[in-house]
Amino acid sequence: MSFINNSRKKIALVDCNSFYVSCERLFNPKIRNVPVVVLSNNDGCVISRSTEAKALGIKMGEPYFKVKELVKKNNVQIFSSNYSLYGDLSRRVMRVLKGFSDKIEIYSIDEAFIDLSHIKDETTEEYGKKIRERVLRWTGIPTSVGISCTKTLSKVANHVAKKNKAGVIFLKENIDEILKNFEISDVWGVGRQLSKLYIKNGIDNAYKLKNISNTWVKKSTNVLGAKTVMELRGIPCIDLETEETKRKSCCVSRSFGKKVESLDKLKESITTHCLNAAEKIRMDKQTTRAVTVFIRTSPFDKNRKYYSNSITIELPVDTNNSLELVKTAINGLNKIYKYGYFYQKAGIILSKLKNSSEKELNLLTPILENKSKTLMKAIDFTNAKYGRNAISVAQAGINNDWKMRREHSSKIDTASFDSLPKISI
DNA sequence: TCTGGGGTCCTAGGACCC
DNA sequence: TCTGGGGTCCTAGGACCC
Repeated sequence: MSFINNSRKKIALVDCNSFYVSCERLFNPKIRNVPVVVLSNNDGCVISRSTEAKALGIKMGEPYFKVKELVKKNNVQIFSSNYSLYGDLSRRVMRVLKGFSDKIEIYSIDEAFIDLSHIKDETTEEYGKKIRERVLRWTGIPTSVGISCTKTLSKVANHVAKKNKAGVIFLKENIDEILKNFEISDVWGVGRQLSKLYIKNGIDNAYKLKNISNTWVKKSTNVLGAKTVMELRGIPCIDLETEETKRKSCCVSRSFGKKVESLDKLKESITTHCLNAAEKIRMDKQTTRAVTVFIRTSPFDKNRKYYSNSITIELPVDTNNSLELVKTAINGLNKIYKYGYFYQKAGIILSKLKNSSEKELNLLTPILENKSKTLMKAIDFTNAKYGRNAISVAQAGINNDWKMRREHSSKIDTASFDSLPKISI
């Protein structure tokens, strides 16, 4: 057993400001100082807002149709999401951050935790500023940096840094004062349900949560609830995960651009999603052992009856063969499809993923595998070269009128020279 | 008319076994 | 017809995150 001096531990959370909006702004200087909003797939909800858009009262996650008027009146710039652009810029930001420490956890597309325990207290804030400056200079993306002794507290610090002009907070002293003004629902790990529970018991800010009894929190919540409380006290319970791990499941799902009634159309979408999921796990050199198919009608439509169902089918052997997976998925779909409903969303989950090197021996494996491997490789290669779905299966359909809406796409492709900003002199 | 998508982890409860 | 106790493993569903 080792004794660690917790007070010396130092974790920074670097978080990109309004990340998707910042990405769009990078290629379009005209939208730098005006309200901008990025919409989710299908142009459904607001998922990224510039400060100007936030000031107008546009909320995170709000359905687009509800703010359409506000958007028009204030000339808010609207963008459909462009994930390949955001993913590419994310990788650039992370590459810069890796230059500051090997001990880094890429937590999401726009955030990373970095271990800064080796930096002296006196220079920590300066170091945070250096991180911000370099990321901005090298990638053009603005960030905020929160530093403290646990992940949960560095999240708190980051939250405060977002509102502070310098964009950096090292939270070491006066922690309690900040926690007293920190809303319970903003604490990392406290979602809707826990908020409700805490508020019902008079715990409405982070300071009160920090000071509740261990027995109460363990009894009323679970181990994660207890960990959050410990972390607010400055005792690290959630480790930095510096190893890149492969995913354990892979989900591809979409809402339809317009509601779908027919089994044939559902088959097309499930086939398309399944092909994409299969390609993803092949890219990661993984195989799957179980396929889940799910379909559902809109939970918001009060005039029609709601139907949601899913089925999981175990495969006899681990595979990443597209054709086999599609066949299995369609079998599943046939079992859960019900006539007479207006479907809003369909999807597929591949689970029990394994490294494709972890082979299970089976009599037929060698013969089948060689054939399928060659075919899958050919498909992946062709699609990479000539665009996604250049080769597909017939069942995926060609005129997919159920496909999602993307009416406001910036169509920026960082792999294409056409997207480079032009300078006129 | 129009409400995203993709993950992880935890727990309760059932199945099964001795 | 009566009918124990304890352990493990698995899964579905829920809660959380961005």
